[in-house]
Amino acid sequence: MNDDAPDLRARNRQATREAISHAALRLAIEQGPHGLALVRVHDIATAAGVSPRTYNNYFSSRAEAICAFQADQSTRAGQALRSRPAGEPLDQAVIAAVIELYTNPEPDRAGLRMIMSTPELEGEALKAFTMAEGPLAEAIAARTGTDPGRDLFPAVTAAAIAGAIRVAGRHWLEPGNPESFATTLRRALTCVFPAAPPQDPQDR
Amino acid sequence: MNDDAPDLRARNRQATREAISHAALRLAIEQGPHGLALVRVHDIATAAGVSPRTYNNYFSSRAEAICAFQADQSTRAGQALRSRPAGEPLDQAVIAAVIELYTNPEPDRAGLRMIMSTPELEGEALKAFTMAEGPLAEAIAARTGTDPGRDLFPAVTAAAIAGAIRVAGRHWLEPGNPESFATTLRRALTCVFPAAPPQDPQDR
DNA sequence: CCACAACTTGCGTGTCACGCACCTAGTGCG
DNA sequence: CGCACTAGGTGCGTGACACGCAAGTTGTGG
Repeated sequence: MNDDAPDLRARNRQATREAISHAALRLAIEQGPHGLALVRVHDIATAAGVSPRTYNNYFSSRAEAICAFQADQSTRAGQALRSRPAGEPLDQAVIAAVIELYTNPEPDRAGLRMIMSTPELEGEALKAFTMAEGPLAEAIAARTGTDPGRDLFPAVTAAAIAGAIRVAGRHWLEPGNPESFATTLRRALTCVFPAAPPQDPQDR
Repeated sequence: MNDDAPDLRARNRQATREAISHAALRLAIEQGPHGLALVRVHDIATAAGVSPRTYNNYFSSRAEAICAFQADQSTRAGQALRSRPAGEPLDQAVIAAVIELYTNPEPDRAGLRMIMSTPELEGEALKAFTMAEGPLAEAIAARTGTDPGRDLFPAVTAAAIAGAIRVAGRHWLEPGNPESFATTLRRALTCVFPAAPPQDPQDR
Protein backbone atom coordinates (compact mmCIF):
# COMPACT_ATOMS: atom_id res chain seq x y z
CA MET A 1 0.00 0.00 0.00
CA ASN A 2 2.88 2.38 0.83
CA ASP A 3 4.40 2.44 -2.62
CA ASP A 4 3.34 6.04 -3.09
CA ALA A 5 6.73 7.64 -2.56
CA PRO A 6 9.28 4.98 -1.77
CA ASP A 7 11.93 6.57 -3.83
CA LEU A 8 12.55 9.29 -6.35
CA ARG A 9 14.08 6.72 -8.66
CA ALA A 10 11.08 4.45 -8.49
CA ARG A 11 8.76 7.32 -9.33
CA ASN A 12 10.88 8.38 -12.29
CA ARG A 13 10.94 4.80 -13.47
CA GLN A 14 7.19 4.46 -13.23
CA ALA A 15 6.77 7.81 -14.97
CA THR A 16 8.88 6.80 -17.97
CA ARG A 17 7.13 3.44 -18.08
CA GLU A 18 3.78 5.17 -18.29
CA ALA A 19 5.10 7.73 -20.75
CA ILE A 20 6.28 4.98 -23.08
CA SER A 21 3.12 2.90 -22.88
CA HIS A 22 0.92 5.96 -23.22
CA ALA A 23 2.85 7.15 -26.28
CA ALA A 24 2.70 3.66 -27.76
CA LEU A 25 -1.06 3.42 -27.31
CA ARG A 26 -1.61 6.92 -28.71
CA LEU A 27 0.46 6.27 -31.82
CA ALA A 28 -1.23 2.92 -32.34
CA ILE A 29 -4.65 4.55 -32.17
CA GLU A 30 -3.54 7.17 -34.67
CA GLN A 31 -2.47 4.55 -37.17
CA GLY A 32 -5.51 2.38 -36.66
CA PRO A 33 -5.77 -1.40 -36.42
CA HIS A 34 -4.37 -1.98 -39.89
CA GLY A 35 -1.31 0.23 -39.54
CA LEU A 36 0.26 -1.24 -36.45
CA ALA A 37 3.34 -2.21 -38.44
CA LEU A 38 3.85 1.47 -39.24
CA VAL A 39 4.32 2.32 -35.58
CA ARG A 40 8.09 2.10 -35.31
CA VAL A 41 9.93 1.65 -32.08
CA HIS A 42 11.80 4.82 -32.88
CA ASP A 43 8.54 6.77 -33.04
CA ILE A 44 7.33 5.45 -29.71
CA ALA A 45 10.62 6.22 -28.01
CA THR A 46 10.79 9.72 -29.49
CA ALA A 47 7.21 10.48 -28.52
CA ALA A 48 7.97 9.36 -24.99
CA GLY A 49 11.17 11.39 -24.85
CA VAL A 50 13.55 8.47 -24.43
CA SER A 51 15.97 6.62 -26.65
CA PRO A 52 14.92 3.54 -28.58
CA ARG A 53 17.33 1.55 -26.46
CA THR A 54 15.61 2.65 -23.29
CA TYR A 55 12.24 1.69 -24.70
CA ASN A 56 13.16 -1.92 -24.74
CA ASN A 57 14.68 -1.80 -21.32
CA TYR A 58 11.02 -1.49 -20.32
CA PHE A 59 9.23 -3.48 -23.02
CA SER A 60 10.41 -6.17 -25.37
CA SER A 61 7.72 -5.69 -27.97
CA ARG A 62 5.34 -3.02 -29.21
CA ALA A 63 2.35 -5.06 -28.16
CA GLU A 64 3.67 -5.27 -24.62
CA ALA A 65 4.10 -1.51 -24.45
CA ILE A 66 0.69 -0.76 -25.91
CA CYS A 67 -1.09 -3.16 -23.57
CA ALA A 68 0.89 -2.25 -20.46
CA PHE A 69 -2.04 -0.36 -19.00
CA GLN A 70 -4.32 -3.36 -19.36
CA ALA A 71 -1.64 -5.55 -17.83
CA ASP A 72 -1.13 -3.28 -14.85
CA GLN A 73 -4.86 -3.07 -14.31
CA SER A 74 -5.25 -6.83 -14.44
CA THR A 75 -2.69 -7.38 -11.72
CA ARG A 76 -4.93 -5.41 -9.36
CA ALA A 77 -7.90 -7.75 -9.77
CA GLY A 78 -6.99 -9.98 -6.85
CA GLN A 79 -6.40 -6.99 -4.60
CA ALA A 80 -9.74 -5.50 -5.68
CA LEU A 81 -11.58 -8.61 -4.61
CA ARG A 82 -9.73 -8.82 -1.30
CA SER A 83 -10.73 -5.26 -0.49
CA ARG A 84 -14.43 -6.17 -0.50
CA PRO A 85 -16.09 -6.72 2.90
CA ALA A 86 -15.47 -10.23 4.22
CA GLY A 87 -19.12 -11.09 4.76
CA GLU A 88 -20.21 -10.26 1.22
CA PRO A 89 -21.19 -13.33 -0.84
CA LEU A 90 -18.74 -14.28 -3.56
CA ASP A 91 -20.82 -13.30 -6.55
CA GLN A 92 -21.66 -9.85 -5.26
CA ALA A 93 -18.08 -9.26 -4.14
CA VAL A 94 -16.70 -10.24 -7.52
CA ILE A 95 -19.18 -8.12 -9.46
CA ALA A 96 -18.58 -5.10 -7.29
CA ALA A 97 -14.81 -5.49 -7.37
CA VAL A 98 -14.64 -5.94 -11.14
CA ILE A 99 -16.93 -3.01 -11.85
CA GLU A 100 -14.96 -0.85 -9.46
CA LEU A 101 -11.70 -1.88 -11.13
CA TYR A 102 -12.77 -1.54 -14.75
CA THR A 103 -14.85 1.64 -14.62
CA ASN A 104 -12.44 3.79 -12.68
CA PRO A 105 -11.59 5.51 -14.87
CA GLU A 106 -14.16 4.85 -17.59
CA PRO A 107 -12.24 2.89 -20.23
CA ASP A 108 -11.26 4.51 -23.51
CA ARG A 109 -13.38 3.08 -26.31
CA ALA A 110 -10.81 3.88 -28.99
CA GLY A 111 -8.00 2.26 -27.10
CA LEU A 112 -9.97 -0.84 -26.26
CA ARG A 113 -11.25 -1.14 -29.81
CA MET A 114 -7.71 -0.79 -31.12
CA ILE A 115 -6.48 -3.58 -28.88
CA MET A 116 -9.41 -5.95 -29.39
CA SER A 117 -9.40 -5.65 -33.18
CA THR A 118 -5.70 -6.17 -33.81
CA PRO A 119 -4.61 -9.80 -33.68
CA GLU A 120 -1.14 -9.15 -32.33
CA LEU A 121 -2.42 -6.81 -29.64
CA GLU A 122 -5.26 -9.15 -28.80
CA GLY A 123 -2.75 -11.85 -28.00
CA GLU A 124 -0.93 -9.55 -25.62
CA ALA A 125 -4.18 -8.43 -24.01
CA LEU A 126 -5.05 -12.08 -23.52
CA LYS A 127 -1.80 -12.56 -21.68
CA ALA A 128 -2.64 -9.54 -19.54
CA PHE A 129 -6.06 -10.92 -18.62
CA THR A 130 -4.55 -14.29 -17.85
CA MET A 131 -2.03 -12.72 -15.51
CA ALA A 132 -4.96 -11.56 -13.40
CA GLU A 133 -6.22 -15.08 -12.90
CA GLY A 134 -3.56 -16.23 -10.45
CA PRO A 135 -4.11 -13.52 -7.84
CA LEU A 136 -7.85 -13.62 -8.49
CA ALA A 137 -7.92 -17.37 -7.87
CA GLU A 138 -6.04 -16.90 -4.60
CA ALA A 139 -8.45 -14.23 -3.49
CA ILE A 140 -11.41 -16.46 -4.36
CA ALA A 141 -9.84 -19.36 -2.53
CA ALA A 142 -9.27 -17.20 0.53
CA ARG A 143 -12.89 -16.03 0.44
CA THR A 144 -14.41 -19.46 -0.05
CA GLY A 145 -12.00 -21.32 2.18
CA THR A 146 -10.88 -23.76 -0.49
CA ASP A 147 -7.40 -25.08 -1.19
CA PRO A 148 -6.23 -23.74 -4.57
CA GLY A 149 -3.74 -26.57 -4.80
CA ARG A 150 -6.36 -29.32 -4.86
CA ASP A 151 -9.69 -27.74 -5.64
CA LEU A 152 -10.09 -26.46 -9.19
CA PHE A 153 -12.99 -24.16 -8.32
CA PRO A 154 -10.97 -21.02 -7.58
CA ALA A 155 -8.86 -21.19 -10.72
CA VAL A 156 -11.76 -22.12 -12.97
CA THR A 157 -13.92 -19.36 -11.55
CA ALA A 158 -11.10 -16.85 -11.94
CA ALA A 159 -10.70 -17.89 -15.56
CA ALA A 160 -14.44 -17.62 -16.11
CA ILE A 161 -14.45 -14.12 -14.63
CA ALA A 162 -11.58 -13.03 -16.83
CA GLY A 163 -13.40 -14.48 -19.82
CA ALA A 164 -16.59 -12.69 -18.90
CA ILE A 165 -14.71 -9.40 -18.70
CA ARG A 166 -13.28 -10.02 -22.14
CA VAL A 167 -16.69 -10.86 -23.58
CA ALA A 168 -18.17 -7.79 -21.94
CA GLY A 169 -15.47 -5.64 -23.48
CA ARG A 170 -16.05 -7.07 -26.93
CA HIS A 171 -19.81 -6.63 -26.64
CA TRP A 172 -19.50 -3.11 -25.28
CA LEU A 173 -17.36 -2.18 -28.26
CA GLU A 174 -19.97 -3.18 -30.79
CA PRO A 175 -21.16 -0.12 -32.73
CA GLY A 176 -24.35 1.51 -31.52
CA ASN A 177 -24.26 0.03 -28.04
CA PRO A 178 -25.74 2.55 -25.63
CA GLU A 179 -25.02 0.59 -22.46
CA SER A 180 -22.47 1.76 -19.94
CA PHE A 181 -19.53 -0.57 -19.49
CA ALA A 182 -20.64 -1.22 -15.93
CA THR A 183 -24.01 -2.50 -17.13
CA THR A 184 -22.47 -4.80 -19.73
CA LEU A 185 -19.95 -6.03 -17.20
CA ARG A 186 -22.70 -6.83 -14.73
CA ARG A 187 -24.69 -8.71 -17.35
CA ALA A 188 -21.66 -10.79 -18.35
CA LEU A 189 -20.63 -11.60 -14.79
CA THR A 190 -24.17 -12.63 -13.93
CA CYS A 191 -23.78 -15.40 -16.51
CA VAL A 192 -20.83 -16.73 -14.52
CA PHE A 193 -22.82 -16.86 -11.28
CA PRO A 194 -26.28 -18.07 -12.35
CA ALA A 195 -26.92 -19.00 -8.72
CA ALA A 196 -24.39 -18.50 -5.99
CA PRO A 197 -23.49 -21.94 -4.59
CA PRO A 198 -24.49 -21.77 -0.89
CA GLN A 199 -26.04 -18.32 -0.87
CA ASP A 200 -29.49 -16.96 -1.50
CA PRO A 201 -29.48 -15.27 -4.89
CA GLN A 202 -30.88 -11.83 -4.26
CA ASP A 203 -29.13 -10.30 -7.25
CA ARG A 204 -30.33 -10.12 -10.85
CA MET B 1 -16.42 -33.40 -43.45
CA ASN B 2 -15.44 -34.12 -47.05
CA ASP B 3 -12.07 -32.40 -46.96
CA ASP B 4 -10.27 -35.74 -46.97
CA ALA B 5 -9.14 -35.76 -50.59
CA PRO B 6 -10.38 -32.68 -52.32
CA ASP B 7 -7.11 -32.15 -54.06
CA LEU B 8 -3.59 -33.45 -54.23
CA ARG B 9 -2.35 -29.91 -53.74
CA ALA B 10 -4.40 -29.41 -50.61
CA ARG B 11 -3.10 -32.66 -49.16
CA ASN B 12 0.50 -31.71 -49.88
CA ARG B 13 -0.11 -28.34 -48.33
CA GLN B 14 -1.61 -29.82 -45.20
CA ALA B 15 1.23 -32.33 -45.04
CA THR B 16 3.93 -29.67 -45.13
CA ARG B 17 1.99 -27.59 -42.60
CA GLU B 18 1.93 -30.52 -40.24
CA ALA B 19 5.55 -31.38 -40.98
CA ILE B 20 6.63 -27.86 -40.07
CA SER B 21 4.57 -27.60 -36.91
CA HIS B 22 5.56 -31.09 -35.82
CA ALA B 23 9.23 -30.36 -36.38
CA ALA B 24 8.91 -27.05 -34.55
CA LEU B 25 7.30 -28.68 -31.52
CA ARG B 26 9.84 -31.49 -31.47
CA LEU B 27 12.80 -29.11 -31.60
CA ALA B 28 11.25 -26.90 -28.95
CA ILE B 29 10.80 -29.87 -26.62
CA GLU B 30 14.41 -30.89 -27.21
CA GLN B 31 15.70 -27.47 -26.17
CA GLY B 32 13.36 -27.16 -23.22
CA PRO B 33 11.42 -24.16 -21.98
CA HIS B 34 14.51 -22.04 -21.38
CA GLY B 35 16.12 -22.63 -24.75
CA LEU B 36 13.33 -21.56 -27.05
CA ALA B 37 15.50 -18.78 -28.45
CA LEU B 38 17.97 -21.44 -29.60
CA VAL B 39 15.40 -22.97 -31.93
CA ARG B 40 16.21 -21.15 -35.16
CA VAL B 41 13.85 -20.84 -38.03
CA HIS B 42 16.49 -22.45 -40.18
CA ASP B 43 16.51 -25.54 -37.97
CA ILE B 44 12.75 -25.92 -38.06
CA ALA B 45 12.65 -25.56 -41.83
CA THR B 46 15.49 -28.01 -42.35
CA ALA B 47 13.94 -30.56 -40.02
CA ALA B 48 10.68 -30.26 -41.93
CA GLY B 49 12.42 -30.58 -45.28
CA VAL B 50 11.48 -27.16 -46.60
CA SER B 51 13.27 -23.87 -47.07
CA PRO B 52 13.19 -21.19 -44.38
CA ARG B 53 11.28 -19.01 -46.78
CA THR B 54 8.55 -21.62 -47.10
CA TYR B 55 8.35 -21.94 -43.35
CA ASN B 56 7.02 -18.44 -43.02
CA ASN B 57 4.66 -18.83 -45.88
CA TYR B 58 2.85 -21.01 -43.37
CA PHE B 59 3.70 -19.39 -40.04
CA SER B 60 4.86 -15.91 -39.16
CA SER B 61 6.45 -16.81 -35.87
CA ARG B 62 7.95 -19.80 -34.10
CA ALA B 63 5.25 -19.71 -31.48
CA GLU B 64 2.57 -19.96 -34.14
CA ALA B 65 4.24 -22.99 -35.68
CA ILE B 66 4.76 -24.75 -32.37
CA CYS B 67 1.18 -24.18 -31.26
CA ALA B 68 -0.43 -24.95 -34.61
CA PHE B 69 -1.72 -28.29 -33.37
CA GLN B 70 -3.43 -26.67 -30.42
CA ALA B 71 -4.90 -24.04 -32.70
CA ASP B 72 -6.24 -26.60 -35.17
CA GLN B 73 -7.72 -28.63 -32.35
CA SER B 74 -9.40 -25.58 -30.86
CA THR B 75 -11.18 -24.74 -34.06
CA ARG B 76 -12.95 -28.09 -33.86
CA ALA B 77 -14.54 -27.35 -30.49
CA GLY B 78 -17.73 -25.89 -31.93
CA GLN B 79 -18.09 -28.80 -34.32
CA ALA B 80 -17.50 -31.25 -31.48
CA LEU B 81 -20.36 -29.77 -29.46
CA ARG B 82 -22.69 -29.72 -32.47
CA SER B 83 -22.06 -33.41 -33.08
CA ARG B 84 -23.57 -34.30 -29.69
CA PRO B 85 -27.17 -35.57 -29.68
CA ALA B 86 -29.65 -32.73 -29.76
CA GLY B 87 -31.61 -33.79 -26.69
CA GLU B 88 -28.57 -33.97 -24.41
CA PRO B 89 -28.50 -31.24 -21.73
CA LEU B 90 -25.91 -28.53 -22.27
CA ASP B 91 -23.58 -29.44 -19.44
CA GLN B 92 -23.36 -33.11 -20.34
CA ALA B 93 -22.97 -32.31 -24.03
CA VAL B 94 -20.14 -29.87 -23.35
CA ILE B 95 -18.32 -32.21 -21.01
CA ALA B 96 -18.61 -35.12 -23.40
CA ALA B 97 -17.58 -33.06 -26.42
CA VAL B 98 -14.57 -31.52 -24.72
CA ILE B 99 -13.34 -34.81 -23.32
CA GLU B 100 -13.79 -36.43 -26.71
CA LEU B 101 -11.88 -33.62 -28.39
CA TYR B 102 -9.00 -33.35 -25.93
CA THR B 103 -8.31 -37.00 -25.18
CA ASN B 104 -8.26 -38.29 -28.74
CA PRO B 105 -5.37 -38.72 -28.95
CA GLU B 106 -4.17 -38.53 -25.34
CA PRO B 107 -2.25 -35.25 -25.18
CA ASP B 108 1.53 -35.26 -24.99
CA ARG B 109 2.60 -34.21 -21.51
CA ALA B 110 5.99 -32.96 -22.68
CA GLY B 111 4.52 -30.86 -25.44
CA LEU B 112 1.83 -29.37 -23.25
CA ARG B 113 4.30 -28.66 -20.47
CA MET B 114 6.63 -26.99 -22.95
CA ILE B 115 3.86 -24.73 -24.18
CA MET B 116 2.35 -23.89 -20.81
CA SER B 117 5.68 -23.09 -19.16
CA THR B 118 7.11 -20.81 -21.84
CA PRO B 119 5.71 -17.28 -21.73
CA GLU B 120 5.92 -16.65 -25.45
CA LEU B 121 4.29 -19.95 -26.30
CA GLU B 122 1.68 -19.49 -23.61
CA GLY B 123 0.54 -16.31 -25.30
CA GLU B 124 0.11 -18.13 -28.58
CA ALA B 125 -1.73 -20.99 -26.92
CA LEU B 126 -4.03 -18.45 -25.31
CA LYS B 127 -4.84 -17.11 -28.75
CA ALA B 128 -5.53 -20.64 -29.92
CA PHE B 129 -7.94 -21.29 -27.06
CA THR B 130 -9.67 -18.00 -27.69
CA MET B 131 -10.19 -18.85 -31.34
CA ALA B 132 -12.31 -21.76 -30.18
CA GLU B 133 -14.70 -19.49 -28.31
CA GLY B 134 -16.47 -18.03 -31.33
CA PRO B 135 -17.63 -21.33 -32.86
CA LEU B 136 -18.25 -22.74 -29.38
CA ALA B 137 -20.46 -19.79 -28.51
CA GLU B 138 -22.44 -20.28 -31.72
CA ALA B 139 -22.90 -23.95 -30.97
CA ILE B 140 -24.05 -23.15 -27.44
CA ALA B 141 -26.43 -20.51 -28.75
CA ALA B 142 -27.86 -22.99 -31.25
CA ARG B 143 -28.34 -25.59 -28.53
CA THR B 144 -29.92 -23.22 -26.00
CA GLY B 145 -31.91 -21.22 -28.52
CA THR B 146 -30.42 -17.89 -27.51
CA ASP B 147 -29.38 -15.00 -29.74
CA PRO B 148 -25.60 -14.64 -29.57
CA GLY B 149 -25.92 -11.04 -30.75
CA ARG B 150 -27.92 -9.87 -27.71
CA ASP B 151 -27.52 -12.49 -25.02
CA LEU B 152 -24.08 -12.72 -23.44
CA PHE B 153 -24.64 -16.21 -22.06
CA PRO B 154 -23.24 -18.19 -25.03
CA ALA B 155 -20.05 -16.17 -25.32
CA VAL B 156 -19.45 -16.03 -21.57
CA THR B 157 -20.04 -19.75 -21.22
CA ALA B 158 -17.73 -20.49 -24.13
CA ALA B 159 -15.03 -18.36 -22.51
CA ALA B 160 -15.57 -20.11 -19.20
CA ILE B 161 -15.25 -23.50 -20.88
CA ALA B 162 -12.05 -22.48 -22.61
CA GLY B 163 -10.73 -21.21 -19.31
CA ALA B 164 -11.66 -24.44 -17.56
CA ILE B 165 -9.79 -26.42 -20.21
CA ARG B 166 -6.73 -24.25 -19.65
CA VAL B 167 -6.92 -24.66 -15.90
CA ALA B 168 -7.37 -28.39 -16.28
CA GLY B 169 -4.30 -28.54 -18.48
CA ARG B 170 -2.22 -26.59 -16.02
CA HIS B 171 -3.37 -28.75 -13.12
CA TRP B 172 -2.87 -31.98 -15.02
CA LEU B 173 0.71 -30.95 -15.72
CA GLU B 174 1.62 -30.54 -12.09
CA PRO B 175 4.26 -33.09 -11.12
CA GLY B 176 3.03 -36.26 -9.49
CA ASN B 177 -0.53 -35.99 -10.68
CA PRO B 178 -1.86 -39.48 -11.31
CA GLU B 179 -5.21 -38.42 -12.75
CA SER B 180 -6.07 -38.97 -16.39
CA PHE B 181 -6.60 -35.82 -18.37
CA ALA B 182 -10.23 -36.79 -18.87
CA THR B 183 -10.80 -36.87 -15.12
CA THR B 184 -9.19 -33.50 -14.55
CA LEU B 185 -11.10 -32.07 -17.47
CA ARG B 186 -14.36 -33.33 -16.02
CA ARG B 187 -13.58 -31.89 -12.61
CA ALA B 188 -12.79 -28.50 -14.11
CA LEU B 189 -15.83 -28.37 -16.34
CA THR B 190 -18.08 -29.34 -13.46
CA CYS B 191 -17.04 -26.08 -11.80
CA VAL B 192 -18.44 -24.22 -14.80
CA PHE B 193 -21.79 -25.99 -14.50
CA PRO B 194 -22.26 -26.19 -10.72
CA ALA B 195 -25.87 -27.34 -11.10
CA ALA B 196 -27.37 -28.16 -14.42
CA PRO B 197 -30.53 -26.09 -14.78
CA PRO B 198 -33.29 -28.75 -14.75
CA GLN B 199 -31.31 -32.01 -14.79
CA ASP B 200 -30.22 -34.57 -12.27
CA PRO B 201 -26.43 -34.53 -11.81
CA GLN B 202 -25.28 -38.10 -12.34
CA ASP B 203 -21.68 -37.15 -13.14
CA ARG B 204 -18.88 -36.25 -10.74
C1' DC C 1 31.66 15.62 -0.19
C1' DC C 2 32.45 11.19 -2.09
C1' DA C 3 31.96 6.36 -3.48
C1' DC C 4 28.42 3.41 -5.08
C1' DA C 5 24.33 1.90 -7.43
C1' DA C 6 20.59 2.56 -10.76
C1' DC C 7 19.45 4.09 -15.05
C1' DT C 8 20.02 5.86 -19.80
C1' DT C 9 22.26 5.79 -24.06
C1' DG C 10 25.02 4.56 -28.41
C1' DC C 11 26.85 0.86 -30.94
C1' DG C 12 27.37 -3.68 -32.89
C1' DT C 13 25.45 -8.20 -33.94
C1' DG C 14 22.48 -11.97 -34.99
C1' DT C 15 17.79 -13.04 -36.21
C1' DC C 16 13.66 -12.45 -38.30
C1' DA C 17 9.44 -11.15 -41.39
C1' DC C 18 8.26 -10.12 -45.75
C1' DG C 19 8.13 -8.22 -50.66
C1' DC C 20 9.68 -9.54 -55.13
C1' DA C 21 10.86 -12.37 -58.90
C1' DC C 22 11.74 -16.91 -60.67
C1' DC C 23 11.07 -21.83 -60.89
C1' DT C 24 8.59 -26.31 -60.13
C1' DA C 25 4.75 -29.19 -60.08
C1' DG C 26 -0.29 -30.16 -60.13
C1' DT C 27 -4.73 -29.11 -62.85
C1' DG C 28 -8.09 -28.72 -66.31
C1' DC C 29 -9.09 -28.03 -71.06
C1' DG C 30 -9.04 -28.86 -75.94
C1' DC D 1 -2.26 -36.81 -74.92
C1' DG D 2 -0.16 -32.57 -74.48
C1' DC D 3 -0.39 -27.67 -73.39
C1' DA D 4 -1.46 -23.32 -71.11
C1' DC D 5 -2.64 -21.97 -66.41
C1' DT D 6 -2.10 -21.46 -61.67
C1' DA D 7 -0.89 -22.44 -56.86
C1' DG D 8 2.84 -23.06 -54.29
C1' DG D 9 8.14 -23.46 -53.21
C1' DT D 10 12.56 -21.07 -53.27
C1' DG D 11 16.51 -17.53 -53.33
C1' DC D 12 17.65 -12.96 -52.50
C1' DG D 13 17.52 -8.41 -50.66
C1' DT D 14 15.75 -5.09 -47.30
C1' DG D 15 14.11 -3.00 -43.22
C1' DA D 16 13.32 -3.58 -38.43
C1' DC D 17 14.01 -5.44 -34.09
C1' DA D 18 15.86 -7.57 -29.52
C1' DC D 19 19.60 -7.68 -26.79
C1' DG D 20 24.55 -7.82 -25.04
C1' DC D 21 28.19 -4.62 -23.93
C1' DA D 22 30.47 -0.67 -22.39
C1' DA D 23 30.45 3.96 -21.51
C1' DG D 24 28.21 8.26 -19.49
C1' DT D 25 24.71 10.43 -16.29
C1' DT D 26 21.92 10.96 -12.25
C1' DG D 27 20.10 9.76 -7.63
C1' DT D 28 21.48 7.67 -2.90
C1' DG D 29 23.68 6.83 1.44
C1' DG D 30 27.69 7.17 4.38
